[in-house]
Amino acid sequence: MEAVAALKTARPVSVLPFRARSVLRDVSRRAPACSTCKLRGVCMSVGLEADAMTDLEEIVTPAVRVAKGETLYRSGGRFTGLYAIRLGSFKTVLLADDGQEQVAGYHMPGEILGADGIGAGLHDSEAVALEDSEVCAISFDSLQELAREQQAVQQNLHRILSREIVRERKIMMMLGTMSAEQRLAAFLVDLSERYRVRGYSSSEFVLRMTREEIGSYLGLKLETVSRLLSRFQREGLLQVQGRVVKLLDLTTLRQLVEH
Amino acid sequence: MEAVAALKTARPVSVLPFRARSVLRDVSRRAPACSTCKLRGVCMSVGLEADAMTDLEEIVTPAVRVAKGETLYRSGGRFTGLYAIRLGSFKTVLLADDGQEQVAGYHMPGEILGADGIGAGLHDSEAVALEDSEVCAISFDSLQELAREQQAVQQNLHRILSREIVRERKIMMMLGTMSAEQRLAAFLVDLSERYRVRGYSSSEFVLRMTREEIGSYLGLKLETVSRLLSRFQREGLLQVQGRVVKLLDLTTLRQLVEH
DNA sequence: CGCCGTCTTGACGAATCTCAAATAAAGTGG
DNA sequence: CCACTTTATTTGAGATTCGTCAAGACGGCG
Repeated sequence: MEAVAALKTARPVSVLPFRARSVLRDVSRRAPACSTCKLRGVCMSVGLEADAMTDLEEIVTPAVRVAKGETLYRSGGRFTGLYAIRLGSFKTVLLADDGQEQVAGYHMPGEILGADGIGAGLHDSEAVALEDSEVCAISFDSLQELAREQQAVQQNLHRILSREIVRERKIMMMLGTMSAEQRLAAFLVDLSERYRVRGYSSSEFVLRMTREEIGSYLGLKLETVSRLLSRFQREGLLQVQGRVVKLLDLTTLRQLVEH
Repeated sequence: MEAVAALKTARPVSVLPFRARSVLRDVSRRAPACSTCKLRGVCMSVGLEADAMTDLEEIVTPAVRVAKGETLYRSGGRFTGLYAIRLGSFKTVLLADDGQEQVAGYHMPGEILGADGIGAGLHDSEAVALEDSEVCAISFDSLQELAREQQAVQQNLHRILSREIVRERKIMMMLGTMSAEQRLAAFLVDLSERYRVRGYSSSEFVLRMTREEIGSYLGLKLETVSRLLSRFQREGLLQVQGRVVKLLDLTTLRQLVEH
């Protein structure tokens, strides 16, 4: 199954840098500025003064389209900059030497992808669009330059990197200490909360990942995920219809997580 | 057991900020500069020109002592800066709302602690010395200021934050996809490698953590860790004598990790 | 020397995985 | 738009891994 998924998006390695660059060059039809972006409360531009905002806009390639299934960057590919999700959603996937895969995260508008590449200059994960999406690309060299001039930009960058560290720690905690039931509950509660913050329904949403991808993220097999969803439904905690989920008892789900 | 460990280091919450600050103020008996530090190849000072090095030295409080069992910072405590380990070792521990603990990492000289606090201004983990140790404290406000002036410092900071992200992803991968056997092998190989890089023996070293702490880090129970160590010994992969470990067959251990 | 925390080992049980088969949903070419 | 193929999901039965409980050994420290 993993193998098949890999085939679908596989390209010769030598072509990767080209592809990456071609995405960045993709001409933006519209020029939506950060200052008018709905996501400026969540994104890199939080709390910037007008002049810093203008500077930021200058180094951002706005609204690059990424089709469902397309890869924004690949494991081992050269790091050039960060990507702010403008629309849609992505998964980030880790690849072990032996080909083993693990979903490291599921990402929504306003979130920043690609920070894993800063340290080594190479990405150590890949980001795949789970639906037709749009990102803003931010050249990292330019961003570092701007961060030296604009303190607010510097702070936002540090905040973003630090929050990624904290986010991953929560996942570590989940994988290290929780039962399958708790992990799935935590996953659903987390999604619910993140949809709520973004102004979407916190009780009804579409899972963009397969059961297998959810399982990979939670350190479980797809059968376990499926069984648990069925059980949660039987217990009246939620309703599932394929990928459409309706959370009926968020309180109990939250309690499950707290053990 | 967790409860007992907690008691040993417990202090009233109100005292925490004071304690944290008192550690920072601890007068340094010697004034060992970054430029002469043996760790300058691993630490914040990597690749700095002479002038940047001098600037960095000015904002670092060098060689603060932390006794075994002491806490460098606590979960929920105010974030003031980063700490570079100069000597000794630390564990970082995550605390869930329900009191559940999980060891997030085991840290050696040259590594930087505390980055989890940048985003929220509060630490979300605690760092405890596993033996008598020394750290250099770096005020984050000053560091940000310096990063705006010295590009090399800025890059080092970003590199450190990004590497922490990558480090945690490896742990996620371990917890999400590996068997108990693989996790322990990976743990030992990782330690071995990190000792090697620092000029210590890569085949013989002392575990500073209890079996329970190792288990917590690996998402396993202490009995499982103990059993696996015994089995590895029986199979001739290593020798264990309490906390002293001698790796006899690093090749096979590495193969175990690769599945 | 004796205590306490740590570690080892065994027996048993529960949670989760594996394998397998049936069903449902999604994608594809005519 | 339909028939067909592929992929995703559900569910069951049995196997396996790891956790739980319990008892005893070890080892450092007062």
